[in-house]
Order: sequence, then C-alpha cells, then structure tokens
Amino acid sequence: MPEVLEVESYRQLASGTVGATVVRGWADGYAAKKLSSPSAWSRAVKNLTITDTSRRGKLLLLHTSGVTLGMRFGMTGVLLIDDEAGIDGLFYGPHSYQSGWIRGGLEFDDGRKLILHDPRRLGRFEIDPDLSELGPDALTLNRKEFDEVVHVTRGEGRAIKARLLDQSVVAGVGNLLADEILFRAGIDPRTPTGLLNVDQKNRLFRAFNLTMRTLQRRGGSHLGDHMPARFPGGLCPRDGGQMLSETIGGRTTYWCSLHQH
DNA sequence: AGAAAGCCTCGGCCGC
DNA sequence: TGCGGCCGAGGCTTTC
Repeated sequence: MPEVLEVESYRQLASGTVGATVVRGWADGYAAKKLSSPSAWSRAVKNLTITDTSRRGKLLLLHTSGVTLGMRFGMTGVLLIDDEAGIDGLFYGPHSYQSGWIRGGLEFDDGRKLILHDPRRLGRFEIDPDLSELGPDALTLNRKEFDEVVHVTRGEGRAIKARLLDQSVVAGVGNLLADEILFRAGIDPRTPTGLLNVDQKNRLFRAFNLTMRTLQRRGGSHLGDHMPARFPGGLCPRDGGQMLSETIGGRTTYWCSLHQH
C-alpha cells in the first residue's frame, strides 16, 4: 500500500522521536523476517538514541547512536506513534486499527511507542539496511537522474511501466503512482523504454515531478486523477475513452485507450 | 472468488 | 556448453 508519499509522511511523524532513547523493542516473526530472529531486533535496538530520520524510496531509516534501523511497510503497513497515524484513510481493506495487527515496534524512555501496524504482514524491520540496490529517490528526481531511468543499454528495454516500478532504477514509485504518471504523460504503459521519443521523455519527466508534487499536496498516492476509472469498464476522466487493463510489470495496470499511446 | 498501493526468489531465455 | 544478466511468473500474507 504505501508508496513514497506515504512513507515520507511516516518519516515526518517518526522525526518526532529524535532525541528519544529506546528502552524496549519487539517484533513478531514476520516483521523480523529479514533478521536472524525476532529477539535479534529486541537486542539490537535496546538503548539506542534516535538521532535523525531519512528515507530512500519506500524504505524508512531511523538513524541512531548505533546501528541504522530500517522499516518497510509492504502492502498494508502503517507507522503509528502511540495513537497517531502516519497517514489517515489510506488503508486498503479495513479503515481501522486493531491491536491484533500490531507486528512490532519501539518503546522510548519518554513513554511513547513507535508501532508497525500491518494487517497483511508484509512489512519488515531491518538493521543497517543495504541501500546499494536502490535507485535515486522518486521525490527529488532531477533531470539527470531521470535520463538514467529512461536510458536503455541494449535492445528496446522492458515496458516503461515495469521500469518505473523497478526500485533499483528509481526508488519509491509503486503501482498507483506509476499509472498516474503515465496517465498524465499520455504514454502507453506497454511502450518499451528504449522506444520513447524525445517528446515522450520530456512529457514523462514533467508528469513524473508534477504527479509527486500534486499527490503529495492532495495527501496520498490514491488521490490521482485516473483513480476513479481504476476498475474494469471504467471510462477516462480526461476524455471519456475506454480504460484498458492488463498486468504489466507484475501489477494490474489501467490506462486510457485514447490519450495514452 | 479473486485481487490487492510490495518485494523476494526462482527459473527460462538471450547474448557473448 | 557455460555463464551472467535480464525479465517475467509465482509466492508470501490477510482481508474485503
């Protein structure tokens, strides 16, 4: 569920813990799946003081007096500080919080708790996460970095939609943002990256950054212009064209048969 | 019943 | 035939 915009709002909420010291950490076997064991998390986080927060794509980073802590949110993960949600109303599924969906977290010396709330258990904790496989961050993608995103070394390259979803190419774009960017750029998501012409690349770069800014202002990845037509038989909100749907890059993709080509 | 806003692994294919 | 990289399919997990 969370894409870069949601994780950025989680980061902003988490930044309120800078200066606090962890007195206890806990995680279930799923949240700790990338670690050697759930107790490894508890042991590693004890007595760490949070010094800063940052983010690369969908990976939230808590910098501390010792190791760096990473949090991934999967499809349905939400960051909570006590009862405050990192973002509201973005749940896929039940629009509510349940104590049974808490998978782990940190307790601080000031009594506050940082919580991973995640019904579908695809969120993960990490210790000193490896950033080397992540591309430049989607929220601050400049033209030079964008040119690398659409640069193909051999052949025609894969579909542009699949490329936008590849976290090693650009970090942070998920399924909804990718569809919204291509919708705004007027580009068929199946277009091989290497076949994009200069005009299409220019439109794509503008749409990329405009989508990030606009949806951040609106409050989430799910508030894009194409969202209302994101169902079988939907009609394009821009020109009334028939929306098409297909799995591209492993994800369900919707696009307009008239203005995306 | 089937799909869902993420990501990891596996295996097939292609080109050197 | 061998190998590495690319890429798509499938699985994980639970909920609606």
